[in-house]
Amino acid sequence: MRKPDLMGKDRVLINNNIANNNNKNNNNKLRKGLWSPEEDEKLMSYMLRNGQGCWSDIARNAGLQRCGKSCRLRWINYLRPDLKRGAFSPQEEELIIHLHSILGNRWSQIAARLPGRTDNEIKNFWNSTIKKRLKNSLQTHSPNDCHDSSLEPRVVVDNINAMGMGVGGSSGMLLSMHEHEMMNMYMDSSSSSFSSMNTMLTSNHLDNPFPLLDNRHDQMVFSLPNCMAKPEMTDEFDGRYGVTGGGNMGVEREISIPGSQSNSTTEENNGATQNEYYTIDMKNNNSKVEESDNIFGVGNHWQGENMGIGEWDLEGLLENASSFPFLDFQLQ
DNA sequence: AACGTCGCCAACCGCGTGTTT
DNA sequence: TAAACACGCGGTTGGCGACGT
Repeated sequence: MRKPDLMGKDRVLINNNIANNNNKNNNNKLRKGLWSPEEDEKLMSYMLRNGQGCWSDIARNAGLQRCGKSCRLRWINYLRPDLKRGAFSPQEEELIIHLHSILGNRWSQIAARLPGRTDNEIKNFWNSTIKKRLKNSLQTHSPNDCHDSSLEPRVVVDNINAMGMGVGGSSGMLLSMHEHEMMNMYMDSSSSSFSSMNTMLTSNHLDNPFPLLDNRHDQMVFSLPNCMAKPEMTDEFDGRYGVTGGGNMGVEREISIPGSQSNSTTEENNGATQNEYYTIDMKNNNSKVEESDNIFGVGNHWQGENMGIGEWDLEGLLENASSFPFLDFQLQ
């Protein structure tokens, strides 16, 4: 790709602060920019000889005028012997799409499940190739701004899990939504699926609001089973925040929370419309399950443990990735 | 041939978190 | 306990080659 720029003046950082911190005894010039073959060779041979350690020490001991951070990046993204070079296979591509639907932009976690691939590589691949491909795919099948729900494209989400919920759910659900909202959800590189979902579902879009969520206070609150069970969110939405029993379809729901009993209920509550809301703290990455009749009563009734998103049954889900239905864009 | 535009991707930056002093 | 340091992550930038005009 890019040829190393060996001597470009603008690529040599003279930064006394960094130099004072990282290179007290040596010179105070830290190179930036592309790595030369000589630098690669130095770092490679040092790493193979001594293994990983403190990166600033590595930078110094290997005789590199680089900061440790730069060395670490170069090693991880380029020099590591176990790296797989070359184009992504279709299988890898599918896996990336699938994992992204679960994990969002957590590239390092996605990379951890793709041997020989780096987070940077996957991130670049997603932002350039996959994103564009999905976009083209949707645009190809998109009628012009047609808001008749019977004519507009529908997106089949084979499983709630594919939407990053990490919750076992009914399969083959049909969600009717405008394509650009789906696009926002899956292609907003600046946000994870969660935040994209948040954006989409809290949108004040006049022609298709999804007022099922409350993202005030950096929280995302949603009634999973009810909103998801609705086959036609747009058409059936009753216009209020915190839709409750309206979506009662008797759908069994199961929320898997590590360290607690699996919570499986049905919507047959003798007429009661008590809902189980799932709350994600968008700022602190916390999630909880709460029961409330009033979705605005955020945080009133704690039912579940406070835990990070990463502590969901995500690992289990990912381990079973092979049985996971891929996100499937289909037209009907 | 010259110029402009676009896409890819290596590398940087800022921030959060964990560890050490 | 706080400060300093190291590491890792995700977002962003900018250079280069390819391609179009």
